[in-house]
Amino acid sequence: MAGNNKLTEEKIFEAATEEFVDKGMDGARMQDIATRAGINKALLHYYFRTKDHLFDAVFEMIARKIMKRFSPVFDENFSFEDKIRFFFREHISFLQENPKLPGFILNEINRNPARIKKLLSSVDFENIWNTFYKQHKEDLLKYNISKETMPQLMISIAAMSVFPFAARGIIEGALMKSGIEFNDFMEERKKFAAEFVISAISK
Amino acid sequence: MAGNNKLTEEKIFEAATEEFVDKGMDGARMQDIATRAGINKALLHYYFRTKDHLFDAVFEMIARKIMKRFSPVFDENFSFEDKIRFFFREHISFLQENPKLPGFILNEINRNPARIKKLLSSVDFENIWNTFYKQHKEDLLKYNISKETMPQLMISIAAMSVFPFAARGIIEGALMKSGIEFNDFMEERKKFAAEFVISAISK
DNA sequence: CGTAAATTTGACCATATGGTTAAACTAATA
DNA sequence: TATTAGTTTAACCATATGGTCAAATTTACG
Repeated sequence: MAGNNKLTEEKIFEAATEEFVDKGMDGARMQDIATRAGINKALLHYYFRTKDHLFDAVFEMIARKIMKRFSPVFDENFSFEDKIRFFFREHISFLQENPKLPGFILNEINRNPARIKKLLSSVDFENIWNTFYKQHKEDLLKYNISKETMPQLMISIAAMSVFPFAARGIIEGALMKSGIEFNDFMEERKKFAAEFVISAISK
Repeated sequence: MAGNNKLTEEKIFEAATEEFVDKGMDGARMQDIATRAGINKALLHYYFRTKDHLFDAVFEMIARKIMKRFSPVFDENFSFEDKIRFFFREHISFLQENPKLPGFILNEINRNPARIKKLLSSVDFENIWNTFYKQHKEDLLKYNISKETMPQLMISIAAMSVFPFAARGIIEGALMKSGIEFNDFMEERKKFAAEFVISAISK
């Protein structure tokens, strides 16, 4: 029973993850989640009580997954340039495996800003900057990157990997018209974006 | 009466625009639109028939507005570099006036890709590239930008201005923690992004 | 094996939602 | 001014939606 219990709960969780990522909180339907999980709709409430609770659980799992994937950027012992390359390679690879995540996360950011505010309250940006600064003092000086310009750089880096997936519906169509396949484009982007950024800061 | 007719229809359209941009198609409610417009809900159906029709009308108006604002990039007689500067200045200014648009558009791209496909069917990318190439042949050669790398560059440019607004909910909070105000940050970004891109292609 | 606990089912519930309808009201016209 | 055309209202409708509930079924345990 414990085994079966876990199975039903997991089935629900997986189906809910897919349905929420596809359609967002507003567009997802409990009946559709149940159908997707192959279970009776009442079980959603038995295991997770409400749609909100189910969504919260899914969102937190996703947030954790993302954090876990990218924390190495701040720990790895390699150069600043190689960290930029690492980030693009890893980030785009991750998004290739989860292409609908940017759309989902951005939609949720706009739909429910309070959720994000809460998420941020546990992040110590000062400490992150200090750690990063200690690791890369010389490179930061060399590239003329101050604590003030760092946010502009970080957001540009994030933008360049996330945006194509978030806007995939329009970008994919536009690329097709030029005979370019989206996945090839993103594969190529791992290198293009890294070299673009490194070139930009190497003025 | 004709004057009053126009007024009611306009009131609905404006309220619907705000409500759809705030909440998207899935999150917006006809009753809320009516409340926002200060009219009886049945009038939404009298003037626009269905929620879908109302949404279509709003979306088309927004798409037209965006196209109109940025077509000058392809017409103006100034240098390639100045076009990049012009684009960032205009684009970010536009988004500062309409900060919720990126979130709305990206959400709709993901919610209803067919709509975007239809929008794209009327765009002649080949012609746009040819026109652009004719205007900037020397600059494109100078910066080593081929027809193949152009999409990567264009998408990077779009990403760098759109993404901060689309992810405003998280970026604003993160910046606040560093004592930076979002609007100041975006004002500064007009220059930062342009010089970043020009520097990147000037390898 | 019988009993208790846990899980599942299917019918039902209360409210929300997009939409309809006919009467009332207002504006236009002869 | 009476009639017609257009607009607005408020009640209503049909279905969707998230959730409830009690009976049935399955699992666990002594």
